Amino acid sequence: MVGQIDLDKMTDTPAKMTRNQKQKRQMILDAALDVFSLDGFRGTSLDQIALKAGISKPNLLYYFSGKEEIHTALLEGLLDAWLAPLRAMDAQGDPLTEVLKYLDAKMNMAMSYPLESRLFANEILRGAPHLENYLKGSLKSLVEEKSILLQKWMDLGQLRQVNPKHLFFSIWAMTQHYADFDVQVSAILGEDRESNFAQARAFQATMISQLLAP
Amino acid sequence: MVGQIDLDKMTDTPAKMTRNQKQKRQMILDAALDVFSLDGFRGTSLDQIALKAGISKPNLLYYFSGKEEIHTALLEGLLDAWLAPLRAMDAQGDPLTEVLKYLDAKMNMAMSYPLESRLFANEILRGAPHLENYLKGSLKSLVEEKSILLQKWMDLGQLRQVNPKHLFFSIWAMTQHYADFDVQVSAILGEDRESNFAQARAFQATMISQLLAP
DNA sequence: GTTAAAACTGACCAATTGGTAAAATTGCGG
DNA sequence: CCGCAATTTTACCAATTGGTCAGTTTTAAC
Repeated sequence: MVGQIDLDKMTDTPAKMTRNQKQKRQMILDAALDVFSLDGFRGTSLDQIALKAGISKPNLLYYFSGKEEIHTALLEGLLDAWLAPLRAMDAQGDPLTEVLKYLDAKMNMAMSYPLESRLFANEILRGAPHLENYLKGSLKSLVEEKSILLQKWMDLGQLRQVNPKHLFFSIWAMTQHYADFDVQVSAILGEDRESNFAQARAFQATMISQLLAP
Repeated sequence: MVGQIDLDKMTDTPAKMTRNQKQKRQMILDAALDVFSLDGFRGTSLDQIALKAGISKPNLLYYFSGKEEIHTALLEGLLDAWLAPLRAMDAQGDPLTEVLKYLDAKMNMAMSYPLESRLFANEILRGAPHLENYLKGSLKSLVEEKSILLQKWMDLGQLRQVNPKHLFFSIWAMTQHYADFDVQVSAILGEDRESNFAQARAFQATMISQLLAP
């Protein structure tokens, strides 16, 4: 996964973690992602995670202090990756192209990291207690920064005037829908995921282009 | 709530339910909605629901046979309402107007029924075991029917050619985002929900109009 | 007023849950 | 090989969970 968890940052002890510890922790996190992305924080038990990871529950608790730490480790491991595509939006680039590149990057993520997307969605649905700082901190300030950029482009007549923040919400909503609501999309379109994503990309690119071309 | 649960359909006994029973069941369902919409099926306990409803757990179980019945009753109570706006799309109407009316109706629902939207989202995230028939049944066939209608309008040159199903997904995604991800939207825009929705409506109407006007 | 039905409750049950502690096992360095 | 550290496991704990049951209270019907 992009934004592979930097495990060094997550240990409380001054000791450096061994390679085995890193691997074991990652293995636990992978198992945890499977479960948290389905049933959310409260609906996930440590036994479920341990079973999926193929280790005992106390063994799992040897590497993580508890359920909270596992969950927040997962979330923290993805936040930078989530913000990276928006950060990459380049003030020197062609405006429409930059927005379409962002859209494309978000679709790449939805396609490649559906579980992470659902983990995030589950956390938002429960009111985001573990994401409070992120939402009001780095996400908010980055959205503000890029909204100003978009507004500048619009003021220069390089993009049609729209509300930049709502543009971002619509991009997030549309792209993550294919990850989060995959069972709905598949039920309606069938299970050829590649084809579904390809169609979605084409549709969305048209939509954004029609909206923003001046 | 639109689509107020028809309680008569949900009793196993041949006996007609009294007015008090109807009220009590509704009260339980209201409490349950609060909890299920936050923590999903597995993350919700009967004790939580009972506490919120202000009754004992066995009393709650006097009216419903168990957790499953409460959850499915809630979901079933909203499915018709969820489909109604799409059903209302009128083949005799002006195409763009009909699509915009649908968009408007979906935003009305997102604004008025955020908990129901989150209940639905939670169920989808866990793979929708309680929505399987709905997704592959009435939803799928209605989407098929209305996609054919949209395609006909497009073939007549009354709307721009786009993929109708992906248009529906984008409308669902964008509108429900304001309900499902409300904590994110509020963190970024502030907590004036009416204003946020008003801006969103304007933005989306522009987006859909730009996309579909031939 | 009496009786039966409906509604409600406290106590209880087996299983599950997040976790702890001690014992056992494995790995590593000298 | 030995001693110690790291890792894993078994056993256990108090609390929670979805539910059951019997007793009590309230309501409805006559």
